[in-house]
Amino acid sequence: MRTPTQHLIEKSVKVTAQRAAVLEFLQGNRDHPSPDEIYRKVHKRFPYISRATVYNTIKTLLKAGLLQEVLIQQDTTRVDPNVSQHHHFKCLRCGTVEDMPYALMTADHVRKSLKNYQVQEVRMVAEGLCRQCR
Amino acid sequence: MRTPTQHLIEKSVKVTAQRAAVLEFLQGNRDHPSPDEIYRKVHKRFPYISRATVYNTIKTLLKAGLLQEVLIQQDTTRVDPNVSQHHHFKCLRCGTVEDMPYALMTADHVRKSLKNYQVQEVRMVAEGLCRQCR
DNA sequence: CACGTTGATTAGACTAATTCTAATCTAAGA
DNA sequence: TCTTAGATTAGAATTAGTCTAATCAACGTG
Ligand SMILES: [Mn+2]
Ligand SMILES: [Mn+2]
Ligand SMILES: [Zn+2]
Ligand SMILES: [Zn+2]
Repeated sequence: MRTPTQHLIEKSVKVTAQRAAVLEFLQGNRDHPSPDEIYRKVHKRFPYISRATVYNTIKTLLKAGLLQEVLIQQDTTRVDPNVSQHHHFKCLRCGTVEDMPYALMTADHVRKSLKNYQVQEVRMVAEGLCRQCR
Repeated sequence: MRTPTQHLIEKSVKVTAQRAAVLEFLQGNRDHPSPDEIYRKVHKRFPYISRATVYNTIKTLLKAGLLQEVLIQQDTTRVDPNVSQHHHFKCLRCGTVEDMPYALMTADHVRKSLKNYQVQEVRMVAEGLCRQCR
C-alpha cells in the first residue's frame, strides 16, 4: 500500500506536508467530502494549514489524476479519491453519497443512441433512500 | 398555445408582470439558462425587474411545477422549462446543453440493479462534442 | 369598481463558497 | 549548502444566492 508521499512523487508533484496530509485524509475517506470538510478535518491534526492551501491542493490533485470532482449538489463541490469511472447514489434523507457501478450506464451505451454526437463521458446520479433510511 | 399568464392562473400563482415576463422568456428558451442570464435578458425588455425577483420567481415556478433545476455545472444553477423527465448532453467545446431522452436510463433500470435501495429519481449527463463542434 | 389584505417587488445588506494577492517560506536539484 | 521555482499563508476580493424591511399591487370582497 503506497503512502500519500509515494503517490505524489509518482505523479511528479512536489511533496509538502500539507499535500500529504490532505491526500492521507482523502485516501481513507468514502464520503465524497467538500473542501470545507477537508479543511476542518485536516486542520485538527495540522493546525497550520490554510483554506487556500486546501483549495490549491485539490486543484493540484485533480490535475495529477489523484482525485475527481463529483457533481452532486449545487452549493458546494464534493471530491472523490476514487478516480475510477463510476456513478453515484445520493440518499435524500441522510445525504450520504455512495458509489454505483459504471456498468449501469456507460459512454458506449449513450454512443449507440446518439450517433451525431461524440460522447466522451457519462455521469449518472440516482436519488432515493439508502438501506439505512428507507 | 397558452400564454404565460394562463399558465400562472392554472397553477394558482398570482399573476404579475415580472412573473409573466420571466415565464415568457423561459418558454421560448432551450438553453437551460442561469438566473443571471434570465435577469439580463428579461431586464432588457423590462428594466424595472430586480435580481431578487428573478430568484423569487424561479422558486415560485419550481414550486408550481413550471420549471425544473438541472445540475450541469458547479458554479451556477441552470433551469429548464422542459419539466418532463429527460437527461442532458453538455458540449465540452461550446458549452451548450441539449436534452436527451429519458429512456436511455430510467429509475426502473437502476431499481433492478440496486435492490437494497429505494430509487426515486435518476439523472444523467453525457459530455463530449455536439454536432457542430466535433 | 373602490377597498383592504395578503403577498410580491425592490435595493441593498448579508452570507457562503471560492479565488486572488502579494509577502513569506521551503522542497529539492545543482 | 545555495538557489530558486513553486508552495503556503492571511486576508481581501469576487460571485452566486439569500435576507430584510419598506413599498407596492393583485385580486377577492362588499
Ligand atoms: Mn464516488
Ligand atoms: Mn433539459
Ligand atoms: Zn440514508
Ligand atoms: Zn458544441
